[in-house]
Amino acid sequence: MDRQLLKGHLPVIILGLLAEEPRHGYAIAEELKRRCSSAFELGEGTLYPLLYRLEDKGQIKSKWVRLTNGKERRVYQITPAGKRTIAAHQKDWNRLAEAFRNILGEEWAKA
Amino acid sequence: MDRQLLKGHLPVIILGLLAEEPRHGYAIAEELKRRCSSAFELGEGTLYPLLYRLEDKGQIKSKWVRLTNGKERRVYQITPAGKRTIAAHQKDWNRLAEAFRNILGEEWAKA
DNA sequence: GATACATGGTATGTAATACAAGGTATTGGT
DNA sequence: ACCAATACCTTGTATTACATACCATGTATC
Repeated sequence: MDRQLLKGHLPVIILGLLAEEPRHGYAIAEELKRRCSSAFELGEGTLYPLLYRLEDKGQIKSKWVRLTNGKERRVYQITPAGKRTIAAHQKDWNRLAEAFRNILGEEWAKA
Repeated sequence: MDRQLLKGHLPVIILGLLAEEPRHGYAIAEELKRRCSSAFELGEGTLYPLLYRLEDKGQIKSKWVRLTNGKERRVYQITPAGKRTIAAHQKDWNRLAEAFRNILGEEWAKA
């Protein structure tokens, strides 16, 4: 699909995954592949910068977690601000959908 | 609303308006204001470059039309490729919506 | 000893939109 | 006759998100 369409929507997909439970980067990528591969997949070079941006904006926070085997990985979790962002996005989505219905007709975006 | 969300969707809004009937730039702007102002408005500096891009890609074509008063204005109309783009976008939109439902739950994006 | 997976990172480019400004021509009000 | 508003088109620069491609490291597996 046209990647341009993802702009602005992609962060919310990530936030949605983190709203379910805290996850580290690789787990996010895997989960995305499992659940959305038909729509899109993300390279690491897309995912990590995205996570940094989200953290910069305070919508997620991360901490390094030491595993039993001594390895570390970075686990992200959503913040209240992140949850508000999801809600706001939902509103925007509906406004967009309404604009499309206005212009392309009622039949549009039924399924 | 977050303008990032419009990326990739905006051209389709324009194409939709031109699918109704050929229009010149200003008329497009007016119609948009009338029908979508709650969602967004476009400055001319956003609209015209958008039209140029669409024409470059062959999704619309334009011609100068001389009015009775001797003035000229540029009228755009959609091409078959443009119509195909609308249809493709519709598919992408539904895929996106499905991804959100997958992740944010069935309740999402109902209206 | 090669290959794959798990996990995190950076650097650079591209393309869509935002914003700001400028320009001409007509119309209408005072 | 003048000013303001509206109709209409154009250009240039900045922002920003995402794509692409690449690197590093360790561990399991064949």
